[in-house]
Amino acid sequence: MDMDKVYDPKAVESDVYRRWLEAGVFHADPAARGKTYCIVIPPPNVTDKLHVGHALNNTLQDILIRQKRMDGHSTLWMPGTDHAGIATQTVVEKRILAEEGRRRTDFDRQEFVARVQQWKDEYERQILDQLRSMGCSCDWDRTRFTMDEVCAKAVRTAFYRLFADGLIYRGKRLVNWDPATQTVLADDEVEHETVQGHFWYMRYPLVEPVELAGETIEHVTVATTRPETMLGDTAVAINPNDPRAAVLVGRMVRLPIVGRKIPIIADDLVVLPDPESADEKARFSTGFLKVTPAHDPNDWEIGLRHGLPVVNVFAPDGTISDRHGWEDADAPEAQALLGMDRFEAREAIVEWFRKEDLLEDVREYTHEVGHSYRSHVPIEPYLSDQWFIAVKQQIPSLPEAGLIAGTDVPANSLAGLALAPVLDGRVRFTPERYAATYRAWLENLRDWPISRQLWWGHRIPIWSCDLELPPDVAPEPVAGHDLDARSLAALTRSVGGDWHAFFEGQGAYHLRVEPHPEQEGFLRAYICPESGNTELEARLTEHGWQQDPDVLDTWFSSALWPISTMGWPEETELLKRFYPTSLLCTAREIITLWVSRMVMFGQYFRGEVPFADVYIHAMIQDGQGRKMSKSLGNGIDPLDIIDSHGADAMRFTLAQMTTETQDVRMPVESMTLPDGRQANTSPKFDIGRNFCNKLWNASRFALMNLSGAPAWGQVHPGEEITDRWILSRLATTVRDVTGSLSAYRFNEAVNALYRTMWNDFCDWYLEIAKVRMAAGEEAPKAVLAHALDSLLRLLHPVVPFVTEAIWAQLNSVAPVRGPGDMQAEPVLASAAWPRAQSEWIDPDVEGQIGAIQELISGLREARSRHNVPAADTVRVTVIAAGDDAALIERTAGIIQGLAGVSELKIDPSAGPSGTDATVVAGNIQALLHDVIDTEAERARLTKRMETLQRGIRGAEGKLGNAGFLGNAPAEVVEREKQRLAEMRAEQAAVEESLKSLG
RNA sequence: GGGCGUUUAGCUCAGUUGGCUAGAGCGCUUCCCUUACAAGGAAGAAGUCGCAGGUUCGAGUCCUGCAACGCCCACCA
Repeated sequence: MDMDKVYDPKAVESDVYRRWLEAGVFHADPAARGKTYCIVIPPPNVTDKLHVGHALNNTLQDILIRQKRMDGHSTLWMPGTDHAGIATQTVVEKRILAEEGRRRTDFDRQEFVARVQQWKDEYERQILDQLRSMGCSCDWDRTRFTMDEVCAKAVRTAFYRLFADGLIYRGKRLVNWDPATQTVLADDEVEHETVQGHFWYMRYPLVEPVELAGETIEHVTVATTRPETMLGDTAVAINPNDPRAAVLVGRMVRLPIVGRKIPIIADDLVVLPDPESADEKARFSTGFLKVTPAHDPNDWEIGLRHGLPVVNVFAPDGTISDRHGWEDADAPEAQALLGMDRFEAREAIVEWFRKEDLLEDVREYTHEVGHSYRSHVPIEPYLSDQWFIAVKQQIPSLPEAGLIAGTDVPANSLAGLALAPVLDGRVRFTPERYAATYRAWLENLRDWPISRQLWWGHRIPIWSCDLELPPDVAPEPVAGHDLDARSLAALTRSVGGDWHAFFEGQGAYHLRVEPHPEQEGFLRAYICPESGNTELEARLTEHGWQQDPDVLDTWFSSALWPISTMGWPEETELLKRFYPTSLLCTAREIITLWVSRMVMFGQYFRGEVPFADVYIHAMIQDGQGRKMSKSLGNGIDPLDIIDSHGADAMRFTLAQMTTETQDVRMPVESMTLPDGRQANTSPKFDIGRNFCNKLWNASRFALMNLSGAPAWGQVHPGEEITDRWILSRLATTVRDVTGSLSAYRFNEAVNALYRTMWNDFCDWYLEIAKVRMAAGEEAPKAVLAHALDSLLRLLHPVVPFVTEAIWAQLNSVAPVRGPGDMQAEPVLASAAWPRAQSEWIDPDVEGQIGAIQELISGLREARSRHNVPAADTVRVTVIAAGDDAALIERTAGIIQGLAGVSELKIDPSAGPSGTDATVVAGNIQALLHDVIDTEAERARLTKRMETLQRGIRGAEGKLGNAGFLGNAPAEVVEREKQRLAEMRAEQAAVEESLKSLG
């Protein structure tokens, strides 16, 4: 045996990991028989290295994978990384700007993408190394990246199918526009932040004054939080139930600054003013709403209902512009605003109204404003052409199935495909409450905008071409074609010949021809080839077709992750064997963004849910409950913890913290690393480190006593009571840990392991073994070897490195050990998970040893209280008869050894004398003779007496209560009776002791 | 505005269908470098379980209300 006194993770981790790789234990073989267990990793973003949240996420996955692997499953843990479109492009742009002073637009597209690729290569390598350092048992041979060739093919195929099914469309919509990164964001990518803002009350003059209730009205007053959008106003709306509506609707208002004449219209969306209302909007409302269809989602709806013109006054970067749909910006006041940033323009416009005496009021207003989750600037609702996925549209290739009960979601829509499995239990969330989040989101889902104005990502596989309408062909249907005769003629012209022949032999494609969104007299054709075909693409380009410049939303490829990593659309062995996967383990922030979309796509493309279970783990916060972040400097780098404490220590602590709450706190402190660097850590990791060290040393001790002679032989609970006890405890632990893990109760499993290893095995069994051996007994080798063997197996999923290292030592000392005479497996990672030996579980023995433990603790406590020096021994008389006496007799040596007792007498009729301390442990009482400190003893006994009297009164009250006797379960009543009896007996003993003290 | 979570010892947290004389680790106090481990051992102190009501023989646990903190969702009049 060769083990240092202190466990040194650095000395074993890399070596152990290499042994696992050499043994190939992580590699999944689709041909292997038996049950399967599969987890697909939530691919970390290549934006940055992993933080402690990733460490938690991957630790939990590894624990489950390792346990199932040992439990005889054919396991696959699929690793990989995510290109994280907008996030990665943003960090790379930032870095290039900081380091080289160049912007993205200073590069051509290819050149820029190459730079992002470099970043990706660097961080992908780091991330995968980090996962290995943590001990993750991924199948590295199958490592994927969301933009690698395999995934790209899946993306192309998926897009093609959605497009062919008519689920992808081009639409003009108000989208969430991020003016800083200049791209559209999905609803989920918008973060709502509370902003201290204002309501500005602005007067819009009527073109002609109006008589209203005997007064002459010259203007209407609108209230807005966004004065700058007034440049795009195309109406003022009033609620039809407003008493002023009858007179005002149909009148015209002259829009200040611009001079545009706009109508007053009636729409019930407008909130009626009411200063007393509980509704904040009613209190702030003037009853008049400025309508800006281009810059507000509500107004867009109103605009659609009333056929209002749409005037967009912003450039994509959020500055005021007359080049994106604003045609009447001729007034000098309007011209002066051009080029201003939106917030600058806000100030300028408010100032203008103030000067013109049109600003009626300004009031403070706190409200939620959407911000970009990337750039953190306020989102601009912005009108643009984007690609969308229709999520509530019925899918033509699926049978009509009606609406999902209680929703407006068609069962055969994408949203329906995602929603149904959670309702019917095919997908189960742990903790269950997250199913509600998931459901609510899908039930209110709007179409998914999937185009992003970025360069880093999967480019949208659509080529388009503007086609001039042929003057002499009517749009008549053509037999056997989706397209009409006019579209066909236009297409034929665009490719300079028969378009049919043009595509001949080019594989599947889908073509769509629509009226041109902007130009009269033109059509626009979109074509989506099934998969990459550079020849076809080149020919299209030759004929003036252009590939869409945008890329797909990152979540599009993420949604395919469970199938793309397994080689879909090919019908691979991997897919057949491991899909659907067993579990998805992730944080709650991406339940909607990611989990729901994987279910959606898994169902749609594969006809099956991607996973049966979804486990949502807690988010780690710092000691003050704040998110860990770079800007706060409160983040913890897993590699630093591995450096200072070891990977196992980190894993142990993280798993022990994992309860079903939504947040866990981790106090952050500074530490100095071995190499002198300062880094963040948490005192929590000491728990894990201490645990590993304890295990290491307990193993050292066991191995010392095992070496030199064979340990083999059938292990079975023999005569020796403490051997039987530890075997019973171990069997119980096997059962409990297996159960806890299968219910994802990580902290319960880890705590059970902790108690068994530290308290049962170290504090009691090993200490008892020392006493037994000191008394000349031979080391209980078979039991010792078996106990260590079981502990290592049980602990391996949580602390794989240290257990594997000890396993090798155990194998060299005791290669054959029970149960059975089997040669132990060479690698623990692929050894068998222990079976719970339920016949070894022995409540009687556990109760007896429990009583002995209680007695020993009592004796120690009395010694300590009476300041008996540690080296001194004491004389003890145990007052016990019958079974108790027999038990004491059997374990006398142990009691003497562990409590420092030189003489142990058993006398059922002994009573305390003035120099005795009394110890009570359940039914058993003991006297510690010749203790001097009578005052301390009297104080303690008096205090104890009070506690007992309170307890007895309580128990008597319960037992004297007919309701309790009548309603409580018999066993509870019985337990109460027993307790009362014990307390009374102790009370008598204490009384007698007090008397003897005089 | 809607929803969810949390509130238990100085700190971080357990406490699964109500039966609790409320637990653990850290920290604190005392003693011990006992030949596995001082990253250790033995022992101890420490809690009207956020507040107010209710249900029940019995409430940390269930119900109602309130408060504080945090998170998620929601189209910025």
